[in-house]
Amino acid sequence: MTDLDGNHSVVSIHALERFPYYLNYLKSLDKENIKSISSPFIAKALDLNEVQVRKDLAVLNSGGKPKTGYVLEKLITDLETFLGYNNVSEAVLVGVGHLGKALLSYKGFEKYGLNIIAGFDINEEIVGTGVGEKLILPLTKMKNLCRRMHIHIGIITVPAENAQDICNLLIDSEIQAIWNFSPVKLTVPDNILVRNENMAASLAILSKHLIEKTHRPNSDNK
Amino acid sequence: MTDLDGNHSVVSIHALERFPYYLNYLKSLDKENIKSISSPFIAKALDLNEVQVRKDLAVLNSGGKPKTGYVLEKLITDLETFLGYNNVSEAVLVGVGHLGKALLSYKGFEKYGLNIIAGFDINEEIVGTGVGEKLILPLTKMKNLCRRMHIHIGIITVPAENAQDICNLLIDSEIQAIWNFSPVKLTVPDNILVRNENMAASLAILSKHLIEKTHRPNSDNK
DNA sequence: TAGATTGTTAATCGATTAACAATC
DNA sequence: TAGATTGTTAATCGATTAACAATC
Repeated sequence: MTDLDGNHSVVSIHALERFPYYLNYLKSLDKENIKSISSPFIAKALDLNEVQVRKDLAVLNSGGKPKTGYVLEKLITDLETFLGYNNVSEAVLVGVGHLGKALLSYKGFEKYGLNIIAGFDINEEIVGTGVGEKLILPLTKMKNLCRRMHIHIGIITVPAENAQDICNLLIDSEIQAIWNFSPVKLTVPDNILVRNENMAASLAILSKHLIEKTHRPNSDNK
Repeated sequence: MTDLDGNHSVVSIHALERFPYYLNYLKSLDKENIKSISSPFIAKALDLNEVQVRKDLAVLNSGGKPKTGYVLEKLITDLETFLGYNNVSEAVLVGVGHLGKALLSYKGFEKYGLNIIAGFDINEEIVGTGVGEKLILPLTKMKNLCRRMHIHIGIITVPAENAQDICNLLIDSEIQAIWNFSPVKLTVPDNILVRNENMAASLAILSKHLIEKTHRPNSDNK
């Protein structure tokens, strides 16, 4: 996997993965009119180590104070800025099957700063139709559109067999980051970031848990 | 997060996450009529360390041989068995919004051994209708149905505010594993496994990458 | 002030990788 | 046999956690 920024990024991927949980939790506190919060409190709520929380939050420079903790509102703003939710990024999606359609019509991405501007597919029967408010365009138009509109994110929801080809096409379209929903290890140049949404792994982990539970019944009932 | 099986599971989550990539790659080789494969070869293709590959595959007891490597077909079968793709697990999904609808209609889960049998929602307007071939039922019927049918997996696609309540309801319905698509750290008993599909984190990571690229242009162009 | 809390340095833990003997 | 490859033990690396001085 490509490193986040080559060298001096101080935030690990693991830390970055925790940030949305912090943000979501802090927002829920904000609704209850709480003004400040301490790291042990956050740690307790999210089942983390309090030092880890402080270390994570330290990168935001939100300046916690001994005795009182962090100012909730500042922490929320800083997290949103840091995570880039304030910048809107535009993306294209390739592969308008069931999953592709789902992501195209999902409104939830907007609040995280992602705007999918169109879907692309080779299937001529669906080209020209729309999903939600998003248009489905032929794959042949992708390169031109991405370059012209300076789109930087590509979402891959094609079958495994075609994933690498589509990936290459996206890179040729000057995409800089790829969100990959296929269970394929993509080969990309160093400067392209790939984030794998490994649903197959998730299912495997769930399934494994159930198998082990069935085979060794009651072994972990307290 | 709940440990996979409490104590003597030898496979780490990280290793488990790599398995779907092995499986997918090996299947692509199988199509090309290749009969056996070595760990250095797999490592090269998936950009991993060869020792890591051997260590991962060792848990399958597929018995690689010096000089020739592993028998491809056996490796594939063993991986599928290990990952539980041969067991079909049944699941219910709660929260039939855009994302929920998408997952309900997605056919891709079947080949990973997951069968979503129905969707549940509180919105009376959509209750009674269907998505794909899946029925949408009122939340009030969930507990009874899950218990009667011995459903073991619950998928959460409700908004963050409701995620914990739904989680509690699922546990009360005797669900044993939860696939959580909300950006919420769920609180569950030790024997319940939660797998978070952290889309918010993925977006944050993509976004962060783009921001850093913009701010320090050409710093990582080779 | 006394005590809670931060931020940082050092120790620990777990996972990855290197080294190597065994073996086909 | 010679060489490629496995499987395992030891070293390294990175992330988490514990210990603690600084501070409000």
